Amino acid sequence: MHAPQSPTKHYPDVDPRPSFPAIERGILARWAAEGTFQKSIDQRPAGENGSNEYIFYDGPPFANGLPHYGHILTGYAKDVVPRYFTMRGKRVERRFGWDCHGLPAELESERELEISGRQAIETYGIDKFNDHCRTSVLKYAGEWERYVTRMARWVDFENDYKTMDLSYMESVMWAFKQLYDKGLIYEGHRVMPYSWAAETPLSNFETRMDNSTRPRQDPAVTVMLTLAPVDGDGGVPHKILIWTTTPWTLPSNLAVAVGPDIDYAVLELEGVRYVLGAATVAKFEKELEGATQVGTLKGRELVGRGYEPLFPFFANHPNAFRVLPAEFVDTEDGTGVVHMAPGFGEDDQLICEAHGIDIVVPVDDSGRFTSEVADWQGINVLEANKPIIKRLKELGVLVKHESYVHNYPHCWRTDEPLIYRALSSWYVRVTDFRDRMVELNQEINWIPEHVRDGQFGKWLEGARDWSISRNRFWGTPIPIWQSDDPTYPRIDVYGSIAELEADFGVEVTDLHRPFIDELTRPNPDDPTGQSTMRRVTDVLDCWFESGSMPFAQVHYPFENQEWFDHHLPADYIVEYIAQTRGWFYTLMVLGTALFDKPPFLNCSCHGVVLDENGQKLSKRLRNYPDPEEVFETIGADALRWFLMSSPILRGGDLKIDKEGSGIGDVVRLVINPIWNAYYFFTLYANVDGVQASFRTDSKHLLDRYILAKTRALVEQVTTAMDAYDIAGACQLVVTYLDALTNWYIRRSRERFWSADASIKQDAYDTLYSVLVTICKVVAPLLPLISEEVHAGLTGEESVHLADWPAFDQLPADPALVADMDRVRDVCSTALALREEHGLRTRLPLAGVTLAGASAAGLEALAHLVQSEVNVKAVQLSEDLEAHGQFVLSPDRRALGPKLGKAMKDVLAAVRSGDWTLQDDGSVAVAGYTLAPEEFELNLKPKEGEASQALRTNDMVVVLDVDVTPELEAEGYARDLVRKIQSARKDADFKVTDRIGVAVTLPAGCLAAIQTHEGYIREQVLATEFRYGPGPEGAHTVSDTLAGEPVALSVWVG
RNA sequence: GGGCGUAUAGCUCAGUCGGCUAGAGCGCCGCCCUGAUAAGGCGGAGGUCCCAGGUUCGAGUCCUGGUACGCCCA
Repeated sequence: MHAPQSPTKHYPDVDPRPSFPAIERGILARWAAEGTFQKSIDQRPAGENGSNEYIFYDGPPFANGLPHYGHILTGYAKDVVPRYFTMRGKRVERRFGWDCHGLPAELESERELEISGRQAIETYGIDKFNDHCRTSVLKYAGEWERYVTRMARWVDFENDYKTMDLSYMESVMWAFKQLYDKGLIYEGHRVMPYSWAAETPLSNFETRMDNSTRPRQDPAVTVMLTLAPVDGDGGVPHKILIWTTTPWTLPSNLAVAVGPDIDYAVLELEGVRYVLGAATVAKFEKELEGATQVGTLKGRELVGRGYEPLFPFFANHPNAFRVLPAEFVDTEDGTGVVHMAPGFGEDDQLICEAHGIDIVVPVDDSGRFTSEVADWQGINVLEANKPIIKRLKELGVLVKHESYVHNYPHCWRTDEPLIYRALSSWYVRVTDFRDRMVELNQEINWIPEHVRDGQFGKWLEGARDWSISRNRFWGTPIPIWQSDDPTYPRIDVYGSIAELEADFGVEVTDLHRPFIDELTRPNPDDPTGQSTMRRVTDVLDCWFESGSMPFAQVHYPFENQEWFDHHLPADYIVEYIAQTRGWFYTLMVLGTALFDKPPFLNCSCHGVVLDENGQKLSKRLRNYPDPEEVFETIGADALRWFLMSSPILRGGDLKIDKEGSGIGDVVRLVINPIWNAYYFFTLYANVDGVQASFRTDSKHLLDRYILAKTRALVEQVTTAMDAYDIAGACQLVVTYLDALTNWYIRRSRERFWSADASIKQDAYDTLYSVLVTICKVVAPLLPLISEEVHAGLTGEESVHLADWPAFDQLPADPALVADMDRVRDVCSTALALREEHGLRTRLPLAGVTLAGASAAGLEALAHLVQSEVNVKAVQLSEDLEAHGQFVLSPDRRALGPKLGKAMKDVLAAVRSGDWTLQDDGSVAVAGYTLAPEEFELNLKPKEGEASQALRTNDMVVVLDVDVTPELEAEGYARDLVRKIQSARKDADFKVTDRIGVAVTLPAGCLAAIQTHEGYIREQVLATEFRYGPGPEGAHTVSDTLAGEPVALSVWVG
């Protein structure tokens, strides 16, 4: 190294141990000030009809709380992919979206307003209630923006979309009308958990709240029905036994169901035959005492038989009172024959519907029998159980009456037991275009792939009609107006504000309830003028709204028609795997029904973030590190890399520990190596006043190696990112960084302080070019750190405004890369031999021999082995047999199919060494001849030498372990150099300081050190070298050399 | 109960079309190296590839049946 001649610095002074969070905040501030995000979009043209756009849809989150790791994970993926495609030259617009409507918002408002239930809301006032929802729903929006911005996710918050916007809701209305006009909307009934006490249906979510499902004691009754006589009954009356824990549903019984493959016993007692599940007979030992079994029937043999209605209320109901087949029937509880009341059970409804039996619901909103069941009219159904059982007894049909304790859902508000009850609901006729969805799904690239035909594909195949109405307040109202007099029926469906204004003659500025409910008009089809058109009171399922996001976010078709034409489908969406039932599905339903297109082309489904024990993250348990704390202590890029490099984006789960140690490891293993390479470059470039330029034509072997290796990296990362394999891209970068820092830079170090300006410039230019390229490659994965390094190197505004590196600007040289990686393998092996023979690396050895067929090809790289292994000479030898013996290794993949069972004999002979190489290059073994392409000859090291084969088995490394006195002396010299360098560092000298050295040596080493004094002085930059004690004030340390004590002093000379 | 997924070193995970002695990173221990790197190199300990059958010359890999866990649905 030469002394710097008043150098000009071209690069910033880089802190070797910086605070990455502080760097990140600096970059974020600069982005905000310079509008870098917007520039990254603006500088990419959309192309003709959007041909150069990459379409990203942001799934709207519901902001009723702070973002958790799931959102953060999704957010990172939503940033990495658009950044990558932006660098690839695409225009990638990103708008943030908010899911505003729905039950979570209503429940939150109920809590805040301290009101509970539908009636309470109506009393409070729907207008005031919805006003509250409107303001509370975006309460956390600011926090969301803070998190999202801090994690370096680029997304447009100013131009966001909200599902409660007037324009958004109008587009949703339009979509509904489209479906209606296509005949895809109908009114039906749906059995739902229903709280009669709160007079409201509950969502599944609500039935699972807290401890609302808990044990309850109910009556369980077994009742017999009289089967209609058929031929083969022998004139004997047949009774079939059914069992239920809800006797109040028996008046609504319309059918019974049996399992087609279940065995049913026929028992006879006193001239009557009883039919029940064969496996359940024992339960009725007492009731059927004395009966004898006279036959067995399969369920399918009972199917189709009629029976007498138990009660007269619905005796003339069409298609009712028959035995139906149902797969879900079992013999666990009851009799193996299931009572069906389709108004009060979902299974019952499905089975009956399939057999043309309409439902009956003789129970009003408050859970009391209606006039249809006159005997108990006005009585709460649960209270009616007792009198009904009494009646069954009187009718002589009650076989058994027990009590039964089971887990039963309760209303979380009123604590009363729920009932299941059919309610009117509006449906999308998904079954009509289900097959088309299945077809379109095949055009979608799912990550991971199995989702396409697995979780999502199966769900599509089994799709049922979608119940889209909710008997609630805060949502997009269903735009259907009905006549309030069935005598003059009429239905109007509206698809725009203009249509509403035309018919109702008012200006519409809000589509929410209750304003829209006030729009009424006389029924035009009613000549009497008495009836009125009124809106059905339901609102839409909020999933209908989020599924409308592709068009509703731009108020299509009222605006942006041309834009929308080329913004469907999306190129990319990403959410967690459960959205196969949620957003992915509703996008698919609406995309298919409205546009006959798949709504997205690539879809990442990620897994779930868990704590270190595999438990769900829980706010209450606080079993995870606070994200904002991670941002500020470790860094947002580290967290990004931690999440993006894990298998979680391939659908797996990810455990995150409370201390965030996995995140800290990222800094150590990924960010530090990049940073240190940057630090190394700027440190010496500044010392030397060197300015590097982007050049990839250095002829130096190490330069060519790292340039070719970088090209391979760019190619491989491009392939991985194009396949949305983000974790794979991360892995490629890590492997590459090892070669960069621990081989290229380490082995190139001396060139950076070479006296030869052109050697030096080549090294600087190459390292610079490689680092600039790396910044671009990792820009999507470490957007903040890469920005800092890129800015320090190039002074350019942003790495995110740069193009993705073109690999053809880097030289390709796969042979060199392979040879170099082989040399690294040789060094590892040689160092292992040193270890094995107790020869420290600083002790030079006479030589190493590399014997192998391809040895000659390593000639140009031999000097690297020489310095890395610290030997005087490297011999390359093709004389394999001097150093090793051949081992036959047959190509099993090729020979297996050819030899079949004989493989075993051949392999046995190979193992015992029982084979011969023939003159024509083939091998004779166990009576077979192997052609040259059917085997390889590998090398095994010879006994008695310090030798070892490479892992590839085609080269043997032989180390000369003979230590001469000369070598030993040189070893001591190097030991001393090391100790002086250590002392320099301890004394905090600058790397360029010239120093004085004084040593007090053991007698045995003195001659050795004197011989090599020149070398030592050169290595440690010593202008003065004394034997004996150092001057006053020098930094002095005691150590040992050759096992003897040694004192050494250093001072700045 | 059904569907989908997962199961490989103490931990986190690779393992392609069935083919050679099952790998990597982290952690631990020892040695080495250090003119950027809280780094690096080498070695060691650590494996019933969840279990049982089957197909095959050959199975971590394919098939069948289980078990455990996760997610979704009932």
